[in-house]
Amino acid sequence: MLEQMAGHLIRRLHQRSTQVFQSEMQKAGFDLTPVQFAALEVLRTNPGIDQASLSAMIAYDRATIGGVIDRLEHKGLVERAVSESDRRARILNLTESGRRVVESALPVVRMLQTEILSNLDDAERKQFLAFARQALSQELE
Amino acid sequence: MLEQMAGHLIRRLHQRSTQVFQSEMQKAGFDLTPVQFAALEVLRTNPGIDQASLSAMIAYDRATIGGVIDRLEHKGLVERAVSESDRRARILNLTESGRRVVESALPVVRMLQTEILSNLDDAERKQFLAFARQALSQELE
DNA sequence: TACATATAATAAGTATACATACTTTAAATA
DNA sequence: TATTTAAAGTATGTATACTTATTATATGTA
Repeated sequence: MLEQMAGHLIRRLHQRSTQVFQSEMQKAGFDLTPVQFAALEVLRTNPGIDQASLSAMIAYDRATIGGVIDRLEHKGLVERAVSESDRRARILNLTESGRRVVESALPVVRMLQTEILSNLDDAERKQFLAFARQALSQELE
Repeated sequence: MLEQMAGHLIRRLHQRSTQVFQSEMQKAGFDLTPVQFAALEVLRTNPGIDQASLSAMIAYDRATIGGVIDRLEHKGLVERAVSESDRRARILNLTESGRRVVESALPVVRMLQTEILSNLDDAERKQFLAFARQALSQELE
């Protein structure tokens, strides 16, 4: 019954995805959640953006990102500064440690993506991901 | 970059899934989260199970289910009683109100499943869900 | 039967996730 | 320029989600 429902299957996939992420990352010696990694990776390629831009880019709301950045700042991976041009905004940048961590984590994160869908072969996985992107075409725009 | 990653796409799908669920259910006049509905639906077809069995059936850990049942009990949809045969266990049953709510919510929940994947046509959606089940074959068994 | 082990549930702690309200600051406009 | 409106971030509250520890109760075994 539930097993037939898209919502249930998607939730189970998400659950598997985060479990694989956590266990593979821990195995590789990293203490990062999926959101924390996503934030660091976006800051690596977009240094100096503010929290609102970051949350738009990875599709989290502002309140959630505020907490994520709190924890990354506390770990010494991100620095937060009041914007000169807009004193409401907080400008974000990786610290040196933050840069080292994302750069070394990136290959591990790339690897673990196929592990999430390890029951699909290469062609099936590509097809599945193409369907996923199509399902999200509005959101990903 | 992130958009290429399975984990990111799956998270976005999950996000869309819960958003569609919340908005469609609210539109239909129901105040139920996806987990709460899943719990009620399993209790409808498996009355009298305990919390551990329920959490195994919908793949949540016991701690999470404890809180979910708290809220359903508070809404008057579920009753919790100490098991006669095992006094550690809590036997769960729908109340009359709980039964009415699941039964009337079920068609709405069925409908909204296709809305979650509305950018896929029927054949694509079937194929996508088949891949999802295959990806989860170990977990679902 | 006594003891070790295992299980059901709860408690406590961390981290998403989102809605709503509030404060501060910018931008638009009358 | 004064006022309205909007945007950035924080605070608060609710609901997952999971980990580890604790308590109560069963069960397996010496």
